[in-house]
Amino acid sequence: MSQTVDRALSILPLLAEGPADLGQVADRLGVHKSTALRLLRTLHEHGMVYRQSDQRYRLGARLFALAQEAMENLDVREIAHAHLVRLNESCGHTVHLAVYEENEVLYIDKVESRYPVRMYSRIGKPVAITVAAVAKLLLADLPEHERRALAEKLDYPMYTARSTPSAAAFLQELATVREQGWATDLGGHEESINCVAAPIRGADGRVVAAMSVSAPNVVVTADELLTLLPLVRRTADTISGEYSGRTPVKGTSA
Amino acid sequence: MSQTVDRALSILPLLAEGPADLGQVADRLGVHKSTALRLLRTLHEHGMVYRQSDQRYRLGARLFALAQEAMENLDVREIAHAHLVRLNESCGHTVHLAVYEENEVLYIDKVESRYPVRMYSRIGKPVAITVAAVAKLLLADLPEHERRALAEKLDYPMYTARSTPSAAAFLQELATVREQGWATDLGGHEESINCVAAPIRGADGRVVAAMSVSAPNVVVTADELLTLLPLVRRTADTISGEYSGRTPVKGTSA
DNA sequence: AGGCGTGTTGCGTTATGTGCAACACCCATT
DNA sequence: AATGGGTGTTGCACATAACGCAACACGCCT
Repeated sequence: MSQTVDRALSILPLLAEGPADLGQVADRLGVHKSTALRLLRTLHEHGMVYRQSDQRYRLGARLFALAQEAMENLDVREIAHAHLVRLNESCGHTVHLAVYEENEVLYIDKVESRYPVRMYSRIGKPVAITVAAVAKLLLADLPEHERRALAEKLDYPMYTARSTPSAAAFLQELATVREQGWATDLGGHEESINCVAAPIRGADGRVVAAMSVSAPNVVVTADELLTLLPLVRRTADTISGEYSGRTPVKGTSA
Repeated sequence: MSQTVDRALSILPLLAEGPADLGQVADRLGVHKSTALRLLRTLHEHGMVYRQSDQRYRLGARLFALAQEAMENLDVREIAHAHLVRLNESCGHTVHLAVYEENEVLYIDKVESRYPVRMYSRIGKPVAITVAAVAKLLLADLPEHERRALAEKLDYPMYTARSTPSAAAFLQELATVREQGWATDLGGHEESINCVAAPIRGADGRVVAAMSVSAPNVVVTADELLTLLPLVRRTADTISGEYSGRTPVKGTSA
């Protein structure tokens, strides 16, 4: 829509791959060096881009700060956090909170396992959408057509033998999940890791977030993990209640 | 420099404060609604901005992903992490890793205290630059003129009675820190919290990051915390060694 | 010294972004 | 139902503001 902004923003993912100098940026954008320079300068002024000592450009600090601030303003997160911590204290495993946004599912909070073996995941990181338990819950609640369209568009990487293999299988799984009101991922992302998840709903019943408990086989078996399901669901319901009870909108004045 | 990009980027911090609708954005930018709309659309296409169900705009998922990716590409962080965890395991307190960038100091990694009382801080959040122990180390290593210029430009908020009160006092403190090769913050940010910190250096001796151990008075006294100094310094030195041995690129100046 | 590879600047051209005004829409209110 | 104020959206004529160029400045290597 806006060519200049479009180009400027295209620089960011490019720099996310690693530092680059002016020439490289200009080339990959397909513009003149002088143009790239002006764009980079503007990005720099806003702190989105940083110039390291060797003159190459990196993503800048403001980016972190922005992501940070945005995250803290998510009200589901704020409400849920204390409950996630409590759940972690009572079961000891890693607890995640995730939301759906624009064809992606991403973690917005995480409480680390107390066991030495930890899962790799990071707040802000997009989730393996076709297999994660939280993703299933979030997608299962999408309107029919949107869900179907998305399912067709996705890739179905076989992380393990138990990964969801196809759109058809995925839609089937989503139907089950929607009906039962909870979801699992039993070794579908990493062979030895299992998760159980439950949905958090807003006042209108729509799923606004999902939470999960994850643990590796070496700590508890899948069956043992499933015994936590009632606790997870109860926690999710508590959060739902608190979330929908509260004033849904925040202050609009500035 | 580039007006359009400048305006577009100005939208982001604005949205970081909370969701806003088209009119609000246009007003605060001082542009016509149609202009704001085009900018927002471009931001949207790049996933930097998300349109929630009530039509208001929020910061988008790509922003998190970018911040995430950028963070993971910081090689100091990658190298340091395991050591930070180990230090945390041996002393139990909160461990931070911070870098300096463009007049700001920010945390890029954190390992939580094992004690129930935890500090408030977050990865990506800018640090209280005039009092934090890690900030002192990072600023102490700046070239003379830059350090002086920055010190003059800063505010010196009195978080507590022990906060650094003025540029002069700050520069004095930085001189001490530079000489001794480590730093503390004894209740300068929050009355009851103390920190000890040590620098991480690149191959050329320049300080590239700083790490600290923090604990509240209720857990250990300042004196007890100081007994950890040798351990902290040793850890920092180990990281320095690994960092400068490894990366063949970077820091070829001087 | 020379030459190459950077990043940087000023400038004329025109594509590009702009504000306007009219339109479409939703929802409260009467 | 009809009205009216509040949104977000579109098309267009105009001139601003972004573009590429070509020349320059600087550091680095031979």
